[in-house]
Parts: sequence; C-alpha cells; structure tokens
Amino acid sequence: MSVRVRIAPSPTGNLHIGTARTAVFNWLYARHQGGQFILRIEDTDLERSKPEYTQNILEGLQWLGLNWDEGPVYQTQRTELYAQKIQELLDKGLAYRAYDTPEELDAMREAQKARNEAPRYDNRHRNLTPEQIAAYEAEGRTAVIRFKIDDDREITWNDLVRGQVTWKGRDLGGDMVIARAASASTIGAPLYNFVVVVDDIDMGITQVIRGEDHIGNTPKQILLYEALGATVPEFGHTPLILNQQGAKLSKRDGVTSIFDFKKMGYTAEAIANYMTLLGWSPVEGMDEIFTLEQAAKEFSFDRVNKAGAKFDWDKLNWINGQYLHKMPAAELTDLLIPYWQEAGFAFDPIADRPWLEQLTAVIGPSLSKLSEAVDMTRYLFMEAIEPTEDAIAHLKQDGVTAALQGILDGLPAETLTQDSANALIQSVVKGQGVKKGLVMKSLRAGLTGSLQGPDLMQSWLLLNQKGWDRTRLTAAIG
RNA sequence: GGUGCUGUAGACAAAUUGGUAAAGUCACAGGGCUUUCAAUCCUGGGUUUGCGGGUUCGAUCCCCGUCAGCACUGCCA
Repeated sequence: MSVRVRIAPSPTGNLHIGTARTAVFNWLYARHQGGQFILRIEDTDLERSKPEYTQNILEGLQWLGLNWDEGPVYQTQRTELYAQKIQELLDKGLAYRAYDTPEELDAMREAQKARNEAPRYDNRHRNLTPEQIAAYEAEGRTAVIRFKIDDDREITWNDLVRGQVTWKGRDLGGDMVIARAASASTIGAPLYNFVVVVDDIDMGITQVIRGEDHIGNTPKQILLYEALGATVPEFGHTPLILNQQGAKLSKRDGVTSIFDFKKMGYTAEAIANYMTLLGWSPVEGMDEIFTLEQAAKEFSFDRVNKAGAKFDWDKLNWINGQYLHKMPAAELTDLLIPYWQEAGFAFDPIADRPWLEQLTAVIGPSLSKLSEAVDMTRYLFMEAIEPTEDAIAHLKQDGVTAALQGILDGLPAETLTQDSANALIQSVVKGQGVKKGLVMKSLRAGLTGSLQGPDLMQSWLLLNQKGWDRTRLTAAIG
C-alpha cells in the first residue's frame, strides 16, 4: 500500500517550530517512500481558530519548501461525516450521552485530588436508566457524548520511533468525550481525538507521524479505530524540540511563528536543514548541510532519536551562514535589500544594483544572518558617520593627518580601481616615509569611522563610487 | 497524585542481532591567513555512558531499583 502521511496543524496560532518540524519529518518520510504528503487544517476549535493563522501556516509551509500533494482539507467542512460516525458509535452502544455539568465534573476531580487519586471521569453516566435520562432532560441539561473505554483493556502499538509502547485502559482517564455538549436530540461539535481518527481513516492515512506530546492520545485513538472498524495505521512519535532549559520550546523563547526566523535573517533552507537535524542524524559520511531532497533520499525512522533535542542557536547560525556564504551575489542581494530598506538606508534598488551586488560580494562570505548586514554595512549607506572612540584616538596620532592629506591630494578624478588605490597608498608610503600599516589603519579610521570591519580596499572602492571617500577624509583631517 | 517517555562531553549526536565508547558537527582554546574584525584553514582539550545493583567472559545496549528532566493527565488541539 502506498504511503500517505499528513500534517494536521490547528489554526489557533501561527506556524510553530514544532509543527513545522513535524511537517518536515512527514514530508521527508513521504518523499522517501514515494508516498503522499497531505495537509489538513484542524479547525474544530471554533473559538480560537482564525483565518489569518491558517494563512500563516500555509505560507510558512510553502516558504520552507514543504509542498503538499493533497489538501488543505478543513475539518469544519466535514461535520456531517463526524456526526454520522458518532451516531454509529451511539447505535452500536460504544458511546453514550453524559449529562454531567462542568461544575459537577470539577467537584468530582477536586474530591479525587483530595483523596490523592488521579483525576479521571468515573463513568457515572455510563449506565443511566431511562428514568434518570428523562429527569436530566426535563431539567434542561445538555449532554456530551462519551466513548466507552474499558479499564481492563491493554493497548499496544509498535511505534516507528520508540518500538513497542503499551498503555492500560484504566490510565486513559475514563470514558472520553468525543462531542461537545448539545441538547439531547442532537450531536454537538466533535472533539480533536475523535475527528483525527475519522479523518485519518477517511483520508487513508497509513502512518501518523507527530510530536511526542501526542503519545498519550494514541491509545485512545487506537480504541476508536477499532470501534469504527478501521485498520489501525502505524504511529511514529518524534522527539520534542526543547529550549535551553529543557522545556518544550514555546512562545516565550522568542519565536511564535516560523516567520520570526525569517525576520531574524534565517533562510528557509537553513531552517529546514536544522529542523531535520533536530532528532534525525545523517547517515554515515553524509554532510550536515543538505537540502530537503537530499535528506529525503536517506531518511528513515531508524535514525530518529528518542530524546528531546535542545534548540541550539549557535548551530543554527552556523548552518545559516553556510547557506549565505555560498549564495550567488545576485540572489543574496535580493534577500538583503528588504533588510537595508527596513533599516531606513537610502538607495535605489534598481539604479544602485551593481553597487549593491558589489557590496554583497564583499560581505556575503562573512554573514551568518541576513540581519547582520545592516550594522555591517551602515557606514556604506549613511553619508555621515560617527567614529568610534578607538578610531578618533587613532586619528590623533602623529603622522595620520599628513598621511590622509596625502591620500586626499592624490585622489584621482576618475573612479578608483583596486590598482589605482594601491598605487596611491604606495606613493604616500614612499613619499612620506611612513609604514604601510599606518596608512592602512588611518584610512580605515577615516573612511569607515571604525578600526574593524569588512575588507578595507573593497570598502574604499564602494565609498569612492559615491564620492564619500573625499568627504570623509576631509572631515577626518579637519 | 497517576501514566508514559527520555537520560552518551557545554549543544546536536554516532556506536542497531551485547564486543576497544564517544566517529562526525556546533561551541570553546591556540595558531595561520587577512597589516583589522568576521569568514576560512590547521591544531587541541574534554568520558565514572544520570546513579546503584544484577545477568554475562564482556553491558551505553538486557533485567531490577533509584534519581532527574520532560510530556500527557480538558466539553483545547
């Protein structure tokens, strides 16, 4: 049977890193197996689901290059199917209406806690008499629908990542709610654990690959597969992505959406690459820098780790740098322009294009994040610079003014080239009998306002094209 | 409280019918290059495999116990 896997995000927030990584593993597995990768939007939580989140999720997946073969399928458009399946369980006597009020349930759990027991539904409405039901309905109570869970059952599955996993029915918290409260004659909105199963059956999902946080849902869902008379798919629970403290990576760690990474200056390829490395290890001899296609060729759950993976910004930065370093100047320039514009730098993306690409070629090989380009190149975009204290101190040293004056006097009217710039430096060195180091350092201080930065000669040529080398040297001397 | 999962250098990890533990990558340190910084290249340090028992000729691996972390424990997904 052909492999069919899915990513099923809930549009109650932006595309989160954890969801994205689950999507990556599903995508890799589907591609490796020559199967289908399907997108389903789990929007059964009407109160929290928002269209803009769906939009963010779709765009995020596309940005990462995780294209889906089918979907998106929206659960809210399939309500009749769920109602039909719930009715089926009701008819078979595998589910029933429970009339407990939220207050009653709270009280029950409180009491259990007080007795130091695990909170669970005690199945008190499982076998209500017709008289009791009539009484509750006369009272005007609504009912949820609960699915019966046998305490004595033992549920075992062979997890793709963890091997054999076993749960006892009694640890599942009692009969589970599968539909929200509604009047006695109707069926309320179905709940996650139920719709997931109905949809996965209906969509012919063969492997359910999801985060480890779902592991406790799996036994309940297996019971539902059985109740619905369906084949149970394989399950694979991938390790969680942890923050530095070892807790599940969350909003508080500075990233709510995958696009936050984009804003910070990471490329989609680097993010996808790093997420793959979070839990999966490349085969022997394989480089750690790879495309999703390359990873798909080698991907298997044999090499998926069980332990949670701590998110390491240093490593991500390094990976991102690897992509940036080998990116062609034209492409890198396209990515950098928005950052320069955002920073308020004045330039014409069309007319200044050659100058920009020349600049990109200079800084590209030392970038690890796109956003770093802003501070790195500020002195090339702003006419006025504020020299650092070190630079000011250097400019006060003996011989510096004379050296810079010499450069200024010798500056040709035509555009400077690497050769003519070198010749000019050489003539000053010889004419004034000073060390080349002094001239170079003075030039750097005068031209860039700093004692460190990108390649000096290249910076000078870039500045010269704008005529700013003359103004800055003049200012430095004055 | 209960259940489950996990535990190999600072981080990601390899070691898969039990057979010399830490390959590889990041980070870190030193050096080269660049008369700067970054990048890059070279070199280097780092292990009672959470801890304690057991089985075995031999245990990161299997068993028992223990500790820790995390997840789940909803009329959220």
